[in-house]
Amino acid sequence: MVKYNFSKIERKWRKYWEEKGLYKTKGNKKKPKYYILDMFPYPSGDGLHMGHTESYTASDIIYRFKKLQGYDVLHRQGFDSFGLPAENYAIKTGVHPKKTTEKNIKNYIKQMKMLGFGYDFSNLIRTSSPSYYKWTQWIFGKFFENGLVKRKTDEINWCPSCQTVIANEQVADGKCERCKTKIKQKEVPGWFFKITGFAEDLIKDLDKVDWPEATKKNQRAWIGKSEGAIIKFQIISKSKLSKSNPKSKIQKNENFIKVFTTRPDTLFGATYLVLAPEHKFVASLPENNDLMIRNHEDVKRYIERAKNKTEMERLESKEKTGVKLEGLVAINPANGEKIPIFTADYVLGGYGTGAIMAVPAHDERDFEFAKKYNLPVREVIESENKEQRTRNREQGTRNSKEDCEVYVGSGILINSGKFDGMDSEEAKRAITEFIGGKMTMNYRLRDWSISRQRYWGCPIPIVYSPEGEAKFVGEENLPWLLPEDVNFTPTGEAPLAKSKELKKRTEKIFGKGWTPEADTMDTFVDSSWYFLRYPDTENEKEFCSKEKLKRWLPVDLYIGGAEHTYMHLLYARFFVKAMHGMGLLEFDEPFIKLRHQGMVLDKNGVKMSKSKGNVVNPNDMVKKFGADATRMYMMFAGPLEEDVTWNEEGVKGVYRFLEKIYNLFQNFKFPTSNASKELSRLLHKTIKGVTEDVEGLKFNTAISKLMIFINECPRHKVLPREAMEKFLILLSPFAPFIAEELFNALKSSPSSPFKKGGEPVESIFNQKWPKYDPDMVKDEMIEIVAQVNGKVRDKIQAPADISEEEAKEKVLASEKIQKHIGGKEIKKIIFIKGRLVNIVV
RNA sequence: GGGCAAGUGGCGGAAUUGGCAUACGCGCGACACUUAAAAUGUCGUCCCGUUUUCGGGAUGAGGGUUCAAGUCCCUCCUUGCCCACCA
Repeated sequence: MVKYNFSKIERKWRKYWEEKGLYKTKGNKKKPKYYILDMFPYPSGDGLHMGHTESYTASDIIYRFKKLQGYDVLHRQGFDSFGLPAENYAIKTGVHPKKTTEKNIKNYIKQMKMLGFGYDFSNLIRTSSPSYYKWTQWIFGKFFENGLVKRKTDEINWCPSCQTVIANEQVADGKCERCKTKIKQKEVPGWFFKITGFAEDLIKDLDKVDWPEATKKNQRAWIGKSEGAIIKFQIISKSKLSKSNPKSKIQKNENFIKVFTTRPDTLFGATYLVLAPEHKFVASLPENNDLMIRNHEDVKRYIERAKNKTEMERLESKEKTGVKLEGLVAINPANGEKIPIFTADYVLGGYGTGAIMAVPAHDERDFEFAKKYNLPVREVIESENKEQRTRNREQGTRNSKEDCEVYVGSGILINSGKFDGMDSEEAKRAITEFIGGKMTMNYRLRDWSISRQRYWGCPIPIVYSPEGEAKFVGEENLPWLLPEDVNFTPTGEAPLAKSKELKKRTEKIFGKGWTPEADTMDTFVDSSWYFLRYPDTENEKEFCSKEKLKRWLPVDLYIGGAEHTYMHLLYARFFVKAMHGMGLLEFDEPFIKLRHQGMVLDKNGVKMSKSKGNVVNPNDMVKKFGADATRMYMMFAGPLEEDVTWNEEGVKGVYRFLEKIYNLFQNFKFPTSNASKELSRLLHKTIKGVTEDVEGLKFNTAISKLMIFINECPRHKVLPREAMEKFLILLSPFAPFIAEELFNALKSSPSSPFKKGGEPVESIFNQKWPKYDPDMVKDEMIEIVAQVNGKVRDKIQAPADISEEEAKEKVLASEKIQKHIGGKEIKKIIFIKGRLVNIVV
């Protein structure tokens, strides 16, 4: 037993690979291309975690596999290096984010090298470097010129702790996704990308890509397309109806509220209207001379409260609240009925028109509200189901306190005038047409708010004229540098506003009175296009040359966490579609194939987290077991897309496997003779199995096949050198260090590998992935399973190509089979070629 | 509340996609080597009864389709993840 000195071996090859520039993409156009992409990390102070280790190992395996198969492979890495943690650290310590970020990046690179990831480390991109963000700004400029960017003052999510605006997608449970602080609504001017204009394509084109179905489904749900109608309700003052009001003349037709509904077929059942507290109509009431609201103070108070609703209130009581707008009524356009109007926070300001027609008989939320405020419930849809119909018959408009069910399905119309008896699907169009409304598509997706009042981000390349007009700074002024003379302490005002240098720069270029935009961009902007930069990281004239875009994009395989389903993947797709529309790209989907890795759990199956103190550090594992064993265990522990339980006891298993290989190569001599038939068969089966498994990202079973091969080796007297070389190539994507070591040892010293100490001869990664011979993976003799009534009773050795007749004959000749037939009549005999014979009695 | 994924030995997990359930690995047991231990090697290891043989049962629970179900269909239970008043 020779000691497997992994640290010595790994150190040696790490150095050698770097010196030889093994991972530089050479760009051989004669070879087919393959672009494999990792989700680049944010360089945090904690360093690479096990989740990175897993997904980067997976992509590294694919990279090496494709390279060995003769592909020209692009496999780059970079850092999403703008962002809040570095800035927050700067606020605490005064250390500039640039410094901490660079320091963290160095650590990440060290760790990536340690794990043997085959990146070209000479040109890793950083989104925070001017040579990168110059192009982020350039793309912003293109969006600006093409009308895809708008400035809007809006009620927007404001995080009081981060002192910045955040996107809808970054709010979870009413809290800031980053710092868990309760989000407030605040009126802030800011820049938006018009992603909503792409909603339809973002849904439709999901059909073109090979992504996990769940991810596609979630994206569709997030975009949230629904077909419905916009219906106008006229609003009038109750007082104006009576003659007591002397001002009353003819009702003006200007006061309308538009509602969005997916169920215009239920219009006759709309017994009240509800406006979101944010709805502009409510705010405009005091100035409205036509409409006198009697309880304005109450309404104002309610709106204030809704705005500041605490987290606790939101979670614990789902009970609906609201206030009636006293003195006003709406006219139901279908039947002319006067119905009350409410404002209530169960209606969302940001969806549809921010107003709904309430149909309590056919909507659970409306029903709940109606019950609480004792509002009428009128059934207008009858289920086609008979039992339900008799139960519902003749109930008409009821008092909502009565116990009744809400029927949300489709059916036949009742209580709906001339539409009675019509099918509800048909009635949607008919009723909409009847009242002069129109059918529309509505999306849940909001425009993407990208302005952040933070320092450590990409400056928005906009300046304002003395008149306040926004202007793109122009290509010639890019990169529009992030100023250095800035105090990071958050005050609610954007830090860049305090930079004298930025103000001076702006006036110098554009003239006196011009002012710079002080907001920086959401970091999701930086990560929405980085994969377009990878093929051409050094290009100073273009974000990527046309030629290289054509050569490399779109990405063939993207591997990363499922947590990016909504934001990153959606935004990246939007960028590509927008750039495609401007003629900058020839393709319109960035990632052809996408796969997620699962989470890494501790040995008790609990998610690793700092607060639980159960985080496993890849550095420790590499120190203890080596990079090869660490990589291999991650892949062996289970399927890539499922969670991995990190159990050190389990790592021992792959460690022992590597040690076994190492020793096997010391103790045997490897003659150039031919392999025995049996060994050849095993080798070819292994080649086939491993190739297919790697292609399907089934690394766990690929490794088990490698193990089976090695387990069999001691049974063979002769292990020919060619077979063992092929084995090492199969092993190399998983355990690159040991494979390289043993391969070189084998090459350098034909009879006794280790006599000469295994000096580097040629890298295993410049070899060819072995091919299997289809004839060699088939066995000559096979075992036919013999069943009686589906139960295995015997196994019979037979030639692989045995005919149906022969197989049946052989099985019937078996004593065991005859015993189980027991003289009964044979009804049927099933024969599955090469597999089984089943006798049915 | 909705969506998605998953339930297979003591544990991580396999199963040619409907055809021998439990590959591979961990753990455990016995033996060998050793003064001893570790390491390593060999054999064994789903459960029950007979302990070579043989028979029965088992893939969360129950039902169905089929010659044949871990795999397909229906009902239910459990766990995890994501989204949650989207009209």
